[in-house]
Amino acid sequence: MFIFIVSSDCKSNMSVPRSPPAADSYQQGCIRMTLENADLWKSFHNIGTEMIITKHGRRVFPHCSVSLTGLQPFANYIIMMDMVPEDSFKYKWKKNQWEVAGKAEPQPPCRTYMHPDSPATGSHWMKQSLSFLKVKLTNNTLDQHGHIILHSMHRYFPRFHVIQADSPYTVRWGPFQTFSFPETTFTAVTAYQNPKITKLKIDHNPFAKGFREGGTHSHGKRCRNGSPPAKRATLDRKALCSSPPDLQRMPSTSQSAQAEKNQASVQPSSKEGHLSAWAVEQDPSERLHTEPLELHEYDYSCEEQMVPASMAYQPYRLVEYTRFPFPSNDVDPAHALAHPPPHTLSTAEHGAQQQPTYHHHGNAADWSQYPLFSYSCW
DNA sequence: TCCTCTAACACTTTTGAATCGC
DNA sequence: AGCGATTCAAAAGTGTTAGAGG
Repeated sequence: MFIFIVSSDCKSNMSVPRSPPAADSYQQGCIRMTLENADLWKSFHNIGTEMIITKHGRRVFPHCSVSLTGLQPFANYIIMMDMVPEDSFKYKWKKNQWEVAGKAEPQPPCRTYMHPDSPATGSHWMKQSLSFLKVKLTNNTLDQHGHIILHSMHRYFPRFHVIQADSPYTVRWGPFQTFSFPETTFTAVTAYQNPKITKLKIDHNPFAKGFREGGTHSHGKRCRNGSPPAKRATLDRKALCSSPPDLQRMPSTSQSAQAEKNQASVQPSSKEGHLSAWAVEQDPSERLHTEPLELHEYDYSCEEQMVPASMAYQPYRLVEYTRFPFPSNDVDPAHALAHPPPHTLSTAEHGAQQQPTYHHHGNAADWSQYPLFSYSCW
C-alpha cells in the first residue's frame, strides 16, 4: 500500500521509489495539471454537483478539461482518467438536501478511460488542453461499451493519470503521476435531484438549450400520454428562488485511503475504432489506488506525492484521510451530517481549499503489486 | 407509500458525407 | 485533380416526466 507525503514544492524529490527510477523520471515531480474550467466546476460544486448516469451512458457535464505542463517534450505519455468513490456512503435527496442513506454498495468494476490522443509526446499534451468530453458514465454493471460504471446516489470524483509510456501495453512500467481536483466531486444520480443543478446545467450545456426557459422549445408540447406540461420544471424554478442556501448543503465529504496489492495485467483493447480510446476495468478490490487528498492553498496544480508503502488493504478510502477536514475523525454519518460539506463553502473559503492533489510514483513497476489495470472491459 | 430507475419525448448541437467553386 | 468552404441530413446528446418496479 502507500504512505503519503505532502510537498509544498514540486521540485522537492519526495518520492521514494523502491526500484531504480526510469532514466528520465527525474522530471516527473514537476508535471503540473490544471483544471481548465475550474470556475464552472466550482459553480456546480458550491451547489453540489450531480452527474446523470444512464444505462447506455451519459456524458459528464461539466466535462473534464485539463492542461499539462512540465512534461518532457519528446517523451511519450498516456493520459488516463478514472472515477474514485468519494467516501463509503450512499446518499439520498431529502427535503432539499443530501443525506447519508447508509453504507455504500460494493463498488462496481473500476474502469479507466484513456484519452483518445494517447500515446502522444509531451509537447503534444502541452500544446493544448486535454478534453475528456467523450467520457460516459453508466450504472449498468454489464456495460460492454467501456463506459465508466458508477453506483447511483454515491459520490465520486475523477482522477487523472499521466503515465510515461510508449503504448497502452507498457503503462504498467512507466513512471506516472495522479491528479485530482476537489471541486470535481459529484453525486451520481439517475435523475437530477437538486433543481439548482438542473438550472445550472441548462444554462451552460448547449445540448440542453431546448429546455431553457423562454426558449423555442415549449414544455407544454409534451404529448406522451397527453401529459400536461412539465410541472416539475415550474416547481423547480420556484424552489430555486425560495430555498435558502442552507438547504443546499451536502452531507459531509470524507476521504479514505485505499490501496491494493493484487496482480496487475494490462490488456488494452478497443471496440470503438481505435486503440487509443479504451477503458480498462478493474475489480473493486484491485483499484489502482485511492489516495488521501490534502488541503492546501493552491492554484489548481498539484503538490502531493505518494509513494508505495506497506499498508493494510482498505476497501474504501479511509475517512481519517479527509480531503475536507472535520472536527473529528468520527465516521458516523449522522455526525458527518452535522458539518457543512464542501458545497456549502463560500467562494472565498472554497478558493482557499481548492487545490488538486498530486501523487507521484517514481515508476509504476514499483507498485506492480498494486495493479493499475487488472483487466480490460472488452 | 416512498424511492429509484427507465424509456420516450422534443429539441439543439455535432458530425460527416456530399456538393460546389476556385 | 486537389483543396477548402458550404450545405444538409443523420446521429448524438440534453433534461423532463410518467410509469414501472423494488
